[in-house]
Amino acid sequence: MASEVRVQDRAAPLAVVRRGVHSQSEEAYLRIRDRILTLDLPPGSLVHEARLREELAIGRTPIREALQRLAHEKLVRSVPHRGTFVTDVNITDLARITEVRVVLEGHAARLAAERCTAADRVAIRELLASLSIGASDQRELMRMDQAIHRQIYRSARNSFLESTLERYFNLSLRLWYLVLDRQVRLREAVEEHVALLNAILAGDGDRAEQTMRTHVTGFEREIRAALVER
Amino acid sequence: MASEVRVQDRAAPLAVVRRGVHSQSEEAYLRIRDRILTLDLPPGSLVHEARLREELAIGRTPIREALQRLAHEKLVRSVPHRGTFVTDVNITDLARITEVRVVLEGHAARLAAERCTAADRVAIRELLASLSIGASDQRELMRMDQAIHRQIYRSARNSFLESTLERYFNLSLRLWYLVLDRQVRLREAVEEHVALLNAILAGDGDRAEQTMRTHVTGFEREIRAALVER
DNA sequence: CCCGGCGATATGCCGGCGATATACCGGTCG
DNA sequence: CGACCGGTATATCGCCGGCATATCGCCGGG
Repeated sequence: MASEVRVQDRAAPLAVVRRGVHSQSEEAYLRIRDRILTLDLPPGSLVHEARLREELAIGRTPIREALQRLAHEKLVRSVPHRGTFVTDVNITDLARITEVRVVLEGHAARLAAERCTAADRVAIRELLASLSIGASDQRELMRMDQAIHRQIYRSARNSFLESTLERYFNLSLRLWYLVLDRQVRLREAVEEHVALLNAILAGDGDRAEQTMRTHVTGFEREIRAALVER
Repeated sequence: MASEVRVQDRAAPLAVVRRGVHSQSEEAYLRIRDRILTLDLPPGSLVHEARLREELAIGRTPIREALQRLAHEKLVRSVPHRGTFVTDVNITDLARITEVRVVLEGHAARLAAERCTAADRVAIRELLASLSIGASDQRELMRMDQAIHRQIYRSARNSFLESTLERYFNLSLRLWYLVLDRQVRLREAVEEHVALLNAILAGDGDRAEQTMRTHVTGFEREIRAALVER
């Protein structure tokens, strides 16, 4: 153990050493994506590349790459020589996204139930513990929901499925932010989460899948109701 | 009509002006993707950016963008300052990909059965007609299979599902190319196609989904068998 | 035999150039 | 007088090639 070099010393040219290394493209992608999801960049708005460039204090290339990535994820739409716009939202897209999510999340829940390891079980029990405390506000609830779904994606042990679901989840997340002010009923959602996680812990794939499908479908119903009343 | 400038003169620096306009990025993406799928760039091999640059006679940016896109689709893996490699294939990935495809393609088939329009029906009948002729060689069969699946994606009337399935189909396509020399049994596949399309034409969602699931599962079994015997 | 420095290579990022599509605006015709 | 039309101005994009940097492989020295 002669070459004891602490990684923190040699890396970190600047300040941020969050978890792992972030290329500027990745950083730009995450930050712009967050702005879109949280509606800081509202649907339909023009994404001003030059403005982002000075706000994020980086060059054009990383931003270009981030926008392209977002375009492939259907979060922005790039019109040649017109500009890049945040994708608009509508009931139809909500339905289309949910259509896929119901099937995919359901299958992920089933796989998670069938495959989850001891480590997964520990993480899931922790999630259940946090759930029993209850969420103070809606944003806290969103974080919980996000953590639960991500855990299930991981437990499904399928990296393809995981990354696909991650993208669809983000699309849904934006819709949730859209109706954040409306107090959508979410007590049920919490209970569904508990039932869902318990089904996974019990290794009951059928029940996990069914519960997840109900959960996602119910989510759509709530969002849709809040959307149409706007 | 004073400014009569023929478009062919100013555009078309090279030769290919296929259908529609291709940006160089798109062109690079399609060509590199094709090379990967057809194993012209074999799994695990290093993707030499400079070589591609001179072979495609374009700059670095389009190639970079194409490679990033391929990386997000898990067709290449980019290791910082090491190089970009074509993603390796293994039985596990085949299983993981199929796992998602079974569910997604099945659902797409169901949706297609429920939603297909008159225009779709015409296209599907044409596909059935081509099928009755029969495929001469295996590559012809691949093209048929591809056309059928794409038609179903379109008929499902869900652009999100369509683009997701497109990506998974390409991942599977490469696996097919991998075992192309092995004469996998495919008579069944053709019959399945016929049954599948007929179920869709009949508007029988349940049967369409079930047939598609069988089809995709059977596909995996054949590929797997050919893969392990290598 | 092991270690440390050096060259080679590929990447991430940058800023600029030419091209292009839109918007605006003044002139002209109905 | 109003509407249309052609030309110009502008903003944005696609693409380019270069620079700085990080990593690996090699080779000579200890």
